[in-house]
This record gives sequence, structure tokens and C-alpha cells, in this order.
Amino acid sequence: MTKSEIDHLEDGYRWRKYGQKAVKNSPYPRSYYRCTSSMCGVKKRVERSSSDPAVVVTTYEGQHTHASPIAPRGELISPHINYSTFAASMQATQFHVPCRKFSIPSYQPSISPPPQQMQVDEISHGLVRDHGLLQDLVPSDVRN
DNA sequence: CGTTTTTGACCTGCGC
DNA sequence: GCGCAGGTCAAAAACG
Repeated sequence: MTKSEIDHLEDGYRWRKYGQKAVKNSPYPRSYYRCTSSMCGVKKRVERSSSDPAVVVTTYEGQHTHASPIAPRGELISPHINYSTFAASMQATQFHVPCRKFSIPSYQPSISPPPQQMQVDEISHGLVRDHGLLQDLVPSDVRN
């Protein structure tokens, strides 16, 4: 899950929207994205929280088998750690958060300092406005 | 002109 | 079998 005020979270990949449906739980529609790469059929479902319009729930399906088409900097994915790793990490993280407002703080667009174990409590009320470049959000060695 | 977004229709699984 | 809900397709529009 990523807190963002915008729907189009640039996580380092190109997404093509292929559908949009309205969910009954939330008054907001749910968007379906797909990776533009033909090889990897990674899908992404972006849903907006009903209670917090500023929170979008991004659900990843599948794993990218290719590097980012728009590598921001040299922070490419290591051959041994893919986005699937961080995806699993963040999924594991959300389990730790039962129902509270979960949010992942972004990093400075300039560099990517090694994100330590961030407390959800602090970031909950200390939100940042940056986009969530997920690749840098999750430390390589998350709680495991 | 090629790619992406939009949007309604269509398909499928499930419960009754 | 029917209706509902969720997921996908595809044609046209929009955008660079």
C-alpha cells in the first residue's frame, strides 16, 4: 500500500490502464493497469480508500521480469532482488498494520539514503508529499 | 502517426 | 437460470 494523492504513482514502470470499475465498498472507482512490456504480464490494481481519499491502495499482481524501462538513476534492480522482493516485503508489511492508516514515506528524489526500519506511527502523521518510488522505499533486507 | 486513456460492453465465477 | 460483482476487451478519442 502506498499513500499518495495521485493515482498515477510512478514506481519505475510504464503502466497502461485497461479498465476501470466502480467498487461497492468505496465511492471511488478502481483502476486496472498493466505493464506495457509484453513479456511480463504484471498487473496493478489501484484502488482509493473510501475513508481516506488521499490514500490509494496499489495491489501488484505478478512480477516484472525486466528492468525498469525508465530507470531513474543507477538504482537499477539488482539481479538478485527484483520488485517482487519489495512487493513481498510491502505485502508482509501491511500485515503488520491491521486497519490503521498505513503509509510509506517517500524518499528524497535526489538520492536514496538507506531507509532504516521506519515506524509506521511516525510516518502516519508525518506524511510526505513525494511520489512513492517503491523501489527505494523498501530496504533490501526487510524484516524477514 | 503511434501510444495511451476513456468508457461501455462483454465474460466469468458465485450465490440464490 | 438469473442477477450481481469483479475483471477484461476493444473502439474511439485524446495526447505527444
